[in-house]
Amino acid sequence: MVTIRVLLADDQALVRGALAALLALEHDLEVVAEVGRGDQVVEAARSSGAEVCLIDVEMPGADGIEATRSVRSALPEVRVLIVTTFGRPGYLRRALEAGASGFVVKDTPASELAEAVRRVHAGLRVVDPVLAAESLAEGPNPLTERERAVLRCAREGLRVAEIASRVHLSQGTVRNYLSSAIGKVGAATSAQAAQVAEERGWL
Amino acid sequence: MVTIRVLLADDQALVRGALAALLALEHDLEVVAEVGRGDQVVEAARSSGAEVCLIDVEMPGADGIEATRSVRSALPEVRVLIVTTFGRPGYLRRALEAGASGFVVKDTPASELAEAVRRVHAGLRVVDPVLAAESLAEGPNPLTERERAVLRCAREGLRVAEIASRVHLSQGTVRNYLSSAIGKVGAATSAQAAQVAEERGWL
DNA sequence: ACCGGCGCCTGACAACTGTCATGGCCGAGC
DNA sequence: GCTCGGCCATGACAGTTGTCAGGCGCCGGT
Repeated sequence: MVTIRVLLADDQALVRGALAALLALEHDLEVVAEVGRGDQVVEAARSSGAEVCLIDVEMPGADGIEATRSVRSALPEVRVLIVTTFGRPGYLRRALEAGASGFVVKDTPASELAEAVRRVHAGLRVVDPVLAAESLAEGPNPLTERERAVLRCAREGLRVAEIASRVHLSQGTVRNYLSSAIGKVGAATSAQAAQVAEERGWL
Repeated sequence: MVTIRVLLADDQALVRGALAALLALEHDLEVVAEVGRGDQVVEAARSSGAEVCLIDVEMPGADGIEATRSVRSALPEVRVLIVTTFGRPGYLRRALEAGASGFVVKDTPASELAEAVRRVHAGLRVVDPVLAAESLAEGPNPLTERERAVLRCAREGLRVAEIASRVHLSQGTVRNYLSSAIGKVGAATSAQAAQVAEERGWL
């Protein structure tokens, strides 16, 4: 019997180990590598000969989306299955654009994970149907690059003056971008706009 | 050989299942119950006869701290081991006050989890040493109940007027509490104060 | 060459926020 | 009883935000 070679990327060692234990219960899966940083995925995938990479979105080094892009460009025959805590529609969209074959949220039943890995390995797509619907309903990210930049700053609680100096724009311009972002996400303040944008995966 | 009966509480099914698989590798541990909500812990612990409860802090229904308190008061002989994603010093403090016997963050190595369960079962305390040091260095939560209430609202991006109506205070009073909270955490805006307080586990 | 759109900026205004000083009310401790 | 400390409130002030109406320069298309 041919086993599927799996790489695990998650920054939480406990979760990583636990997922490894879970997958090890399946006779046709073999965890051949584990990493805790996004920027170690490609190298580990290459040296271990992984066929499927299970990647968490939230990771230090490079986030799961970037890691996916790197894997797909360096090792096109390797499939990527994103596993994430947050079912943010924007993440799904970006993950698929980056070349992921599947997207699973962490509150799907454990029993389905192995099956998802098999499907992805077989060249199929695996996407959480609820999330797919939300993603469609919500439409694409309406924010421009600049709006996202100022919102990322606003999320940290920075004030306009600080944002302006960080992104090298005038205060007035920053306020204009914030204002238009507030309008687009339907918020009342920039802090709230940053929150909404974040939870939609638009940041 | 006597096995230790373990209950698992985590809202993410995948993580829960994975932890179960991990613990099942140990001959002396047996996962006798799994729940996904904080308010189901006591009942499940009682009916399954669990001896150690492994509880995540972030959960719907009742958070891990509340769940711990409930377990300790309903079933005093049951030990609680908190497992959490976020190593927030304030969480540690509150968990111990609520009666937890141990506190482990999710990026500890998987191999240590089983050992932590055994220690807790034996009546020992298990505490992440790094976190314990941080907790001591930071001191106790300096915020009053009211300050925490307004900060919890501010964290959602609400404006003073909205916070005032939600907590049934005048706008001026809300601003006073926000101002004093801003001073205590060393922030510049209420949004930032809310963030800092949250990441310290003070909210 | 002209036009429209876009990115960046300005200036002005009303609204909101953060700070401070102050005062009334109440329960705890001497 | 008196004072002290919390809690809640008010009013006033300077500073910051959110909004709007523009202006300038730079492309890409016609």
